[in-house]
Amino acid sequence: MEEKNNKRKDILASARDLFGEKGFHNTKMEEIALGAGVGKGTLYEYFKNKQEIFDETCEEYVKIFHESVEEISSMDITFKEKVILLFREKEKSIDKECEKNPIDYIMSYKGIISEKVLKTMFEYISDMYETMTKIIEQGKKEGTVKKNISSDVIACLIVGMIGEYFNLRMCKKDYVVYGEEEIFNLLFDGFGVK
Amino acid sequence: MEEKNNKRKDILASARDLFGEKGFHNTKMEEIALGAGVGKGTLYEYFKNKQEIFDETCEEYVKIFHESVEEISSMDITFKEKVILLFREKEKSIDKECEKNPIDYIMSYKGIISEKVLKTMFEYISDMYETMTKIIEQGKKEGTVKKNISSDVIACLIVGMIGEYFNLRMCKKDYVVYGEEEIFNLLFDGFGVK
Amino acid sequence: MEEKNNKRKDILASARDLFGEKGFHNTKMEEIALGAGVGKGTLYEYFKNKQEIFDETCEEYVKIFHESVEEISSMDITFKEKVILLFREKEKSIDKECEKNPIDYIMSYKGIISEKVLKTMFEYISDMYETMTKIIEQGKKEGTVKKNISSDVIACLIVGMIGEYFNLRMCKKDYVVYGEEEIFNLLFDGFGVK
Amino acid sequence: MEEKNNKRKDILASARDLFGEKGFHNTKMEEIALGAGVGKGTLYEYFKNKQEIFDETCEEYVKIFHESVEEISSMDITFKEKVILLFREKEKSIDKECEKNPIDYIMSYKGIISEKVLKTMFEYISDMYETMTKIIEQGKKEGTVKKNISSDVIACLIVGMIGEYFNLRMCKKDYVVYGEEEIFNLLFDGFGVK
DNA sequence: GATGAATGAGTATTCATTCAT
DNA sequence: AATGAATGAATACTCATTCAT
Repeated sequence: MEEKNNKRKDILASARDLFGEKGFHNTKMEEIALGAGVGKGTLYEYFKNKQEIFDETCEEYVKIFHESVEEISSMDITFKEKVILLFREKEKSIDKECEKNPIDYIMSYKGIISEKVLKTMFEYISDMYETMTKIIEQGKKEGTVKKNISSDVIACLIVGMIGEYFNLRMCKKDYVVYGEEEIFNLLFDGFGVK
Repeated sequence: MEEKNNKRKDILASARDLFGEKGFHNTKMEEIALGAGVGKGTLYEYFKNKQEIFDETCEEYVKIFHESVEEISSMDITFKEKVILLFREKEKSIDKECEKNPIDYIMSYKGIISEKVLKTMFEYISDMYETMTKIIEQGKKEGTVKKNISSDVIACLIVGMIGEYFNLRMCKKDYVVYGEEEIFNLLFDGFGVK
Repeated sequence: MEEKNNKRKDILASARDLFGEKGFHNTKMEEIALGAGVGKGTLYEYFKNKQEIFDETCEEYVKIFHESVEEISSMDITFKEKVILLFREKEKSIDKECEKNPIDYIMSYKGIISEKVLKTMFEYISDMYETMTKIIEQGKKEGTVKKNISSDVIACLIVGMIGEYFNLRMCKKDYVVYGEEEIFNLLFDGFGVK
Repeated sequence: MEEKNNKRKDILASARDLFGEKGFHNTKMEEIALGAGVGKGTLYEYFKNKQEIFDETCEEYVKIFHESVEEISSMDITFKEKVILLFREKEKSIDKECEKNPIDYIMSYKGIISEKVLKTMFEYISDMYETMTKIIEQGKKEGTVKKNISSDVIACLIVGMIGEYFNLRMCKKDYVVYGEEEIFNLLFDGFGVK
């Protein structure tokens, strides 16, 4: 059973890497098997078919996202420090493979992700936003975040800004890298002149 | 010539719809032909192969994005009004089909988009950011935008916020819709307490 | 009508070249049209389909062979001189395109040449052998050819030797070229020691 | 391994039959599979593509030719007996399927046989002529073949005569069949009157 | 008569899945 | 449980033929 779980995990890890790198249709079952160090037939011992493997990597993808936010949320640090950590977490994920943010991940697999799994994924994302909301509520309690703005919208601002910042960096080669402090200040004070 | 261009356009329109809806690999040439109201062989009169059709829809995708920003940029209205228009433009595009933002569109087709086309697309995105920058410079001139923050980063903030706002709305069914005014204020003033 | 016949001939000439060079299936109707300097549709004004064009080039192919033998046969020269001319004629045909001898031409298109045309071609070849026989009869009359050997078999000897001689030359790069005189002597005297 | 080689051989046998009967382009992969008693996909387990199957049947074709000559050459019989055997061997091959002589086989597939395989085939033919030469040298040693004629040219005479004899027989229905003895005498003594 | 844009039947090839070992 | 040889459904693409101009 121990063994079995290991093989299962190896298969999922191999699949996650390959789907991330080449997409669903360009990833062959044989490659997944090869990457997992098992035979092609073995994949079907642990999963019903290719779709099932894919579905599981999808769920896992958003789950990991959610967990990393959850983890940050539960830390015993200030609101501002948490925002900075979210920023760093995103940076790390890019160095790995998960360049897409969850929603776009879903979008890019429209027609591939099964309805059932999609629902699960949306739930995870909702949960993640819930957690983001908690972080922002902490800021409000600490007195650093305005109380009269919905935490949801603030979450949007933070998540969107962070995501787009890294998007831009990917696109413009000569992009000047800004420090976390400056970005946080922008989020905090806005760009408007009083 | 007129005629010919029409068929070409019909094919591209059909392809754009189908690729958008089902992705590259799940879209069959026969379906594209059917959707365009032409025979299968006709596709190959106008395009070398499936990839070439796809490439062209990709270029067009970012081109349209770029043009809509360009158009807003050139209008004779205030900075704030332009930001609001960007917001509305995004909303319209979602009602159509272009749910993905350009970068994520690219990401989701990693391994499918040809190198050459990818370059073109990145250029369009860079151009779009350039245009965004111009809009922000206008704000600085008008005295409504802080001069000591890089226009690039402000562009990130605006684009990211707008994108993520609609992402969230897609994900959370019970999401309370906020007005443009409130969102603009958030961007303008930040969420921080002075 | 004059015009029409010219176009017909242009098409056949183009087809003959291309079929000879690339075979039936690798020759496209468009190429034939291009080579003949006419539009694709025009081919169908003069021929029912590709097969009909091919059939006609086939008939023509053996017809030309037959005619060249016929021509040599009717010349006012000795038997030996006629054999030498046959040899030279074959050499010329190789420099052109018709590297295959008629029977092998037929063999190589088994399943492509229509039954009806095949019959015609076999008739031409029979006629050609008939003519060869006449040439040999002349030799017998002249007293240079043995009378007690069937002219048919002698025809085989001459045609086969000439054909194979050029086959070998095509295959062996370092092949020493022998003169017509020596080859004729071999045919005439055999290789046996009395 | 045994098994595997059997399937490979089955496929090649099926392909050889079909290519011989219908040519390259008229033979469908499905038919080859059917003839070999395997599934369509299995063809691709043993061969890269249709061309590779074809190439191998081509090589085999000339190889068999070469081997039969080689076998006759190595027998412990007189020169004359060997020539008679060559004649009979050709007759057998016609009853089978190999109606074309090797060079014409090659010619008939111009543009289909790959360059690499063509080279191999020419080598086999060269080898075959080499072997023919050895047979003729034996005749010279035995004192039955004239020493002052190149063995190459004599080989041409023998091969050409034999080939053409059967060509003629195929073409002329009413052809009188001559005995081996008469044909050998013709080769041996020529048709000329001293 | 002449044309070539439009067509779709026909085919090589791929790859997820099965199943005998 | 594990395997990979065997399979055939599915699909991009070609090219002979048609027909409106």
